[in-house]
Amino acid sequence: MKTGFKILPRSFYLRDTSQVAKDLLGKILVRVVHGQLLAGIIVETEAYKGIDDPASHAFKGKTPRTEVMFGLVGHAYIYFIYGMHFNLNIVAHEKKKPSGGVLIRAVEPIIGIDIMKEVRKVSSITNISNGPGKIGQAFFIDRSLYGCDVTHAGPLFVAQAPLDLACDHIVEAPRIGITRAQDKLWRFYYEHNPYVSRR
DNA sequence: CACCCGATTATCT
DNA sequence: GATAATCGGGTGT
Repeated sequence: MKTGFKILPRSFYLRDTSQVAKDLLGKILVRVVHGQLLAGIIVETEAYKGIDDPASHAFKGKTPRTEVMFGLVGHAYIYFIYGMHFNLNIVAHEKKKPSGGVLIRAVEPIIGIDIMKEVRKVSSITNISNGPGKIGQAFFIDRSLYGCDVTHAGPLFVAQAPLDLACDHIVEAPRIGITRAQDKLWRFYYEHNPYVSRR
């Protein structure tokens, strides 16, 4: 498949999970499904630091559910939550750490907007993917993508932005929806960005 | 705008 | 049996 995107290499994900979470802001999330191209700019992420982090699904060690979190970085960790939502993470951690991942919390839609509006049943572009469960629906994320390698062209990957968006100010805040380790400022998002969730 | 709550199921206790 | 890295619709201010 030829998409023209410059895909981020695996080495990008073999770094501190918080650093990767910050650096993923401004990058492009790309999904190819049903012969359609869907893409958006990542504008909000959260870092989950595996066995070092009580809020991480990997905190209590490897289970069938969290298996990919302990595998090679640059793969998708997808989980089903609240009986209805699929959330997307990308495995990322330092070489010396066994696990860790970045939750993709919000995306600014750029390609396939009409399709995503339709599947989401919304009219406002800012309501398409401003939340992890909404991304799951808009980007057709499901179990079939569990463990998907996002460092190669395929059904799901992450690419470098065509323009430098690094000038936007990044806010560091407590993570959303967790009960433990609420003191950690491991949620990252672009300040004043209308596509960020819970503003 | 704030708060409350139901939906719906995998996972763990 | 309880909880969960959520969302959307309802009610009240």
